[in-house]
Amino acid sequence: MSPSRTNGSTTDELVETIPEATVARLPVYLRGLVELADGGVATVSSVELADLAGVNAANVRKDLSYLHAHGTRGVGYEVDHLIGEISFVLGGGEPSPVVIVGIGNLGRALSRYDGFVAGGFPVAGLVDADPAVVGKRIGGRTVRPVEDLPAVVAESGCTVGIIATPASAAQDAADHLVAAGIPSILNFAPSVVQVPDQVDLRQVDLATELQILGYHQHRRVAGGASVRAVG
Amino acid sequence: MSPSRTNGSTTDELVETIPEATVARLPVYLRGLVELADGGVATVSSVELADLAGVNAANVRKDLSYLHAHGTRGVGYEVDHLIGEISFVLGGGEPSPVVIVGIGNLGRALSRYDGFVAGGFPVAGLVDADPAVVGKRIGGRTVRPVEDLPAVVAESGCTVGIIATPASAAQDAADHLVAAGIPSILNFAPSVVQVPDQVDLRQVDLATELQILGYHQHRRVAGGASVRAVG
DNA sequence: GTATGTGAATAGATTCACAGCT
DNA sequence: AGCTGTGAATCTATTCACATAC
Repeated sequence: MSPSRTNGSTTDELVETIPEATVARLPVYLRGLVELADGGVATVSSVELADLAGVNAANVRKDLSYLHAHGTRGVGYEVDHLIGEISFVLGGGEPSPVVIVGIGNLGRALSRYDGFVAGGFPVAGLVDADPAVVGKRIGGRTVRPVEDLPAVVAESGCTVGIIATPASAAQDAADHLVAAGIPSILNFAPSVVQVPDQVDLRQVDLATELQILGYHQHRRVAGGASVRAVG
Repeated sequence: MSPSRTNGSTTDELVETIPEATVARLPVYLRGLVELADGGVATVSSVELADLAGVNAANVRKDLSYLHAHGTRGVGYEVDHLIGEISFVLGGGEPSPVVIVGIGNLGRALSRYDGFVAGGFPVAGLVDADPAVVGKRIGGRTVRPVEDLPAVVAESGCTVGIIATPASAAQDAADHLVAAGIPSILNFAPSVVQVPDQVDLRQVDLATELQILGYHQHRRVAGGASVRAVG
């Protein structure tokens, strides 16, 4: 599900490795834990955390064991400590500023999305290839030309790029981000883009998500009969 | 990865079943195939399609075998035929109108997002719980109060609900959608919501995606040493 | 008694490798 | 010769079940 992975060199396995499926759940645990902490809760059991995250309790325990985040038998896990461990694993506590490429409807919405700032991903740059968009101000930031990407990255220290262009411009956007030295890219455009192995790329595809829902819905309504009628 | 699955009754297995991982790739194949068809290409090999989709060729062949979409040995698959098969599996060709709950930045952007219409998911309703937002017109549609959901669903025939509220309102939004009889929900709010078993729920979590990127980035930069320094 | 930590069992997905068809 | 279709092997993930610790 994560399209490109860093290709493991021979010495790689010395670094403690966490399964991809576990990494994908850690942010969900973190959210639940922060809520608990805000509510003044000091310890949490794997069953409670599993409930909050919507997963199996054994799964939670195994996931946390990869972090070496030990709990206390008969008691549970210390909420604050867990928050620290997970935050550290997910980026070392440092905020990672992001630059958004493509300031259309979606790009504008993303640039104002509070969840990014709260999660430690402040929007630090906006760029677009369209001269009609360049120069506009969105939420206190000026849209700059995509050619300025290296400068924007240098000034703001962005380490994450978000592609919010139409599909036809996505590969171009990715090329620009890679050329500017961005190591992590989140692609919202509905298109497969190619990046070098050392760049980490994730895809968020809204239409695809709806189509997956469509499959289940079709199955439920149509059942087996009409499916067979086609083959 | 798909949070809630319809609980399989005893007779369920008579219906031909397609692995979840395959279903998630079908929309990507479909996109590639439509591009090929637009370019006048009549047949495609598993290797070519795999390239377009960014996956392994054997994977493509196995995926297509679940659809009973047979190719011709020595030649490949017929593009038009494949498009028909995949479209049918992903919702039977019928468009599924969607209703968006929560018309903030994200909801507005989604309501204007072209990819939905193109993919067969026209936006047919907008609702919000905030009286200050209700009544506004967005792209030719009027935002209606969330209490009107049953009426909106009845009038427009919506079968998919999109939650674009803040996290704190997400469970409420889900409850409203379920009460209105919506069977498929896509949740953009950063929060785990509970729905009955028969409702299909998928989560799209922007901040989570960034945090996953953060994990890989941190690993790459920090390496093993500083990880160990904490334990 | 209660909840963790983890080996073993199970389930699911990917990839290989090659027989079989055109 | 070229490409599909698929069993077998492999890898990854989830869940169970229980010994272990508080």
